[in-house]
Amino acid sequence: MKSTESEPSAAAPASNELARAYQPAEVEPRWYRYWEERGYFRAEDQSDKPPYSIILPPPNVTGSLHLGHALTATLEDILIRHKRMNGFNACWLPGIDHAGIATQMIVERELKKTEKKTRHDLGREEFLRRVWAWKEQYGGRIREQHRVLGASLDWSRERFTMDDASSRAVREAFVRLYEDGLLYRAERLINWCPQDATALSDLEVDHEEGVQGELWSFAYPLEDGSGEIVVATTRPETMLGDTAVAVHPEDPRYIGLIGKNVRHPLSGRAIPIIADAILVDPAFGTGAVKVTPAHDFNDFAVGQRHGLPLISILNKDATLNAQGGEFAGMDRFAARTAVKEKIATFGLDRGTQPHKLALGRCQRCRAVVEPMISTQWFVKVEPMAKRALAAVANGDTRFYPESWKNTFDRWMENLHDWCVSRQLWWGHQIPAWYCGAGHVTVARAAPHQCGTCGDTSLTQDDDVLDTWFSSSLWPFSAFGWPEQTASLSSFYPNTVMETGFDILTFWVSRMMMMGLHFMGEVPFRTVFLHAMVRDEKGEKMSKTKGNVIDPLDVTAKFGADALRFTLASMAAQGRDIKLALPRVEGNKAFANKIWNAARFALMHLQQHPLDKKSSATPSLAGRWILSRLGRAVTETTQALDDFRFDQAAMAVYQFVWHELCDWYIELAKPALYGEDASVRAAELSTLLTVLEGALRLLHPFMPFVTEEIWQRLPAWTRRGGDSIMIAKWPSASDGVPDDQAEGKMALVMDVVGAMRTMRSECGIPPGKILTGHMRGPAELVRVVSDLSVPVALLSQVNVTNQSPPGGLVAATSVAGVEIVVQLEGLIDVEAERARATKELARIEKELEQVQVRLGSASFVDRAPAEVVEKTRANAAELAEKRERIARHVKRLSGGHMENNGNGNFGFDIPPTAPVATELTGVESAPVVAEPVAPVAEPVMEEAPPARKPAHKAPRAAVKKVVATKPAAKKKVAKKVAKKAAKKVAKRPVAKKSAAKKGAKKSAAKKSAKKVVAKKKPAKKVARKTVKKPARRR
RNA sequence: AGGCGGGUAGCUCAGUCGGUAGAGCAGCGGCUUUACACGCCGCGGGUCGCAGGUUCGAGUCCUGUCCCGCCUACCA
Repeated sequence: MKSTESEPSAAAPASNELARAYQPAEVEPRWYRYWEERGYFRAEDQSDKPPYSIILPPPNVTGSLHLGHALTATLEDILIRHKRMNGFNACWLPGIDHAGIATQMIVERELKKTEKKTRHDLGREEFLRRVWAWKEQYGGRIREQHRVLGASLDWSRERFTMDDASSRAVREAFVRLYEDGLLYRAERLINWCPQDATALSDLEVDHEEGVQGELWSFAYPLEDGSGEIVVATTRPETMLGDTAVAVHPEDPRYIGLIGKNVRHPLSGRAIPIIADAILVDPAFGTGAVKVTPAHDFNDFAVGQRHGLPLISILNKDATLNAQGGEFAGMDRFAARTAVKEKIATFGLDRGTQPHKLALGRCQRCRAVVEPMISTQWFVKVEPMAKRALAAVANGDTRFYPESWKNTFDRWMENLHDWCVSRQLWWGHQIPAWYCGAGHVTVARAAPHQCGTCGDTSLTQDDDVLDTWFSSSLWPFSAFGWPEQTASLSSFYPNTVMETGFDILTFWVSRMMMMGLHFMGEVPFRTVFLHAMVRDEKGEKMSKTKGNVIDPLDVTAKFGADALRFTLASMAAQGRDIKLALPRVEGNKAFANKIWNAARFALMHLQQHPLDKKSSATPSLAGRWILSRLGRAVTETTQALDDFRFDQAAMAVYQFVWHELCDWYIELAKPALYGEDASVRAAELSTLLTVLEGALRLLHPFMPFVTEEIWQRLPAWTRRGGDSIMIAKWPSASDGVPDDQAEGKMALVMDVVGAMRTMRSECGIPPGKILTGHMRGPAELVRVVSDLSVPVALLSQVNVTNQSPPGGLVAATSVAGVEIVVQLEGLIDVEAERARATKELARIEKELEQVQVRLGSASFVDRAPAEVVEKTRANAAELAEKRERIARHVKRLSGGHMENNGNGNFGFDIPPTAPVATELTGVESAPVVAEPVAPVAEPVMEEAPPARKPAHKAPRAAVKKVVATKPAAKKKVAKKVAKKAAKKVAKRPVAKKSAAKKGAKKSAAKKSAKKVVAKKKPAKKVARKTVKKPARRR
């Protein structure tokens, strides 16, 4: 557009013409480069601006963008862009996680495939070199993918969890925890993955429910030969490690056996029969349990209680060790069968039965996890967990949605010590050294001698730390800890931690503990946990199911803006996000919508250049849309502050589409296309102003299309800014609250809506311009007639206050204004009579209900006066309505339909002198409204009764207006009527019928009627009534 | 088994303080209206899982119950 004053920006397309439809693929890549090159993503280490920090949950280096990442990136980018525009020193720190097991597995797999080697063939050093090489080559795809989404991450701060600084932080943390007595090495029963040959934390074990297995029973013969005791197990092979048989201390069947021994049929060992009330449920199985402390967590606890020996029967690859005797060397599953067969040969098999069990599987490789006795490093969590709980309890960190606090609390209250050592190569090697005597020396750097005995031949612990260990330090290590950096003091505690609820336990809880321990302060003020993204059927996306949606496919097809907006608008709290592509498509249409609104504005600007904001008072529509903008800003801002992304997105959507586009632009057209230059300039000025504000409001959600348009706006609307992403977040002052304009517009919208309904339902051809005759209090009439041209444009009905014609007319009334339209010859009298008769019946029924309520002393006495008053007003209105319709029906039935001037639907409309020519178009003089005989309508004060605008207009604002306008009272009552009618209709007495259906909607919602077109089926006819404007709450 | 979340229009979901349910999509009808057919206008569609209770009034609060999902712990 030549009229824009701005320099063509670097990122602007060569052409100034806007494509007829928005093309995200053409636009999006340009702007990301522009922003990044100009450094808009960068946060300052020190700033006068208040800090606002979020660390991106570091994606695995092996990862590529899935919808969970896309959701995370979208929500965090919305927060960050919002706060950045709002004057914060917004820091969004990207990072990548080394993902120990996952990465090592991938490289090992590749090694096997391409070179047929294992990591052991290469040796540790060479293998790690390969992993780093792999990391350099492939790890980081996700970085580019975040750019596609428009994520405004401060790439200058990007970190990797195994970079030097991170390694320093990990060593520092490890040493300090050790020194503080919060880290120890011990032999414990841990989860072991035989496939990956490493220990796992409790959290890394997935429990697969309902696996079909079998419960096998066998007999242990008593040592003294006096009998046997039958036990049941799902793991026969572990009997080789049995060191007791447990029964319930009060079980009469076994009470005499407690203290006796059984003879192990395979090993020949004597095994005690012990009593344990915790382990044994006498009602289950035989009531006797074999106890294998070295291979079962419950049994381990029993062993501790009773001082039982531990007999480990498995090697690290889950084959049986020497303790397995004749089964040594067999795989655990082969041994299972073999043991059963062997026992059977002794005649001790007591049968099997099908049994469902839960299997612990390795989160990474799905192998069945084996509880094993092993020496590992553990973090003692209890003291830290207590601090974390206290910090949450006193509000230092708050959870959104709040309910996650409970989950957090219960988790923290039941934490076991955290096994942090892993038998892997890829990761932070544990900074512990052992001397020949087995003493441990823990140090930040390789020590020269043993801290205990001075031995100089030291070897470092082979193991590495759990990946989550380094992640737990991320909120401060990513900002340079243990160095006291400026960014650390600026951005710690982080303002918000935003992540999926599934890693609350893995990550959030551990960051809380570590942050409090090392920084003395919570790691973040707020935790917002988002839901999981699922497919449209609610199924978890997985490669095996083949229902994975690749976000990049979506952005390629619909644009990143559309995907972002969809994710945000579906991110309602406490619910899974079921992503359906049609929704994304719909939001692409939304981008296109605002694009075209901009095209419209820029087209007019090109034709009539405007170099500064008009100083003229905006039109009524202009004042209205400015007021609505202000409300949209307030609503959106509040929603974002509450992490209600869905509400925020919908508030913007509603404003842009249904208010700005559907109403304001239409209402502005007469002025914009008109001949009056000053009127035109004022309207265009308003349009551009509102559009610019709307773009800023939408920007965090749809950064690309908003920037593209914004850059094309004239400099005076943008205050000369270089990018919308660093423009000021709109405030309420961007819109001018104007209750009066809103009230008047509500009336106009109602009138237009009523006319549209009438026209549509009477089947009046759209091209045919009708003349609507208004009647009502002068001020009300004037509001509409002043806008008669736009009203005509919106509804194709000219509005005059001429004398209503005689003959058959349709009439509708809204907000105290009645509009009568001549329909002689256009409709079917008989059909209208039938419809009106039904309507009359409905209203009478409705009125009856309300009167019953009012007749109840308990209601009148106990309900608030206000409610009672509303109900009374409603009753009065219903009564009035009933009279009108009754008269209308009477006339329709009476055959006095000739031009007697009274066939007008029961409205006694006195003839008034024609005071204006019929409006026929743009050049018509405004109608001067002539007050007519006052009906029982309230006189308008500030504004006419607000109501829900004919369609889709926001309710919130309307509600407010209502609350302050006495004139609204009567209308408010209608809502009560509507509800009452609904209730009536719901009663089982009234079976579904056309009449009842009609009653639900029309009697309640509609205050006036209109005539129906002929040839409509009766049932349908029954529902046709003019929309009652009184919908509001 | 315990904990948490959910069950509202055909679908996906809102619904704040208890005042008598509403968006998007889908559907139906109409529209070559000069920003947009990725559009415009109109319309239909609900026993708010079920049963009780509290209340003048319940989608909303209480009790019970049935389904679905997740988390945690699991019966060897």
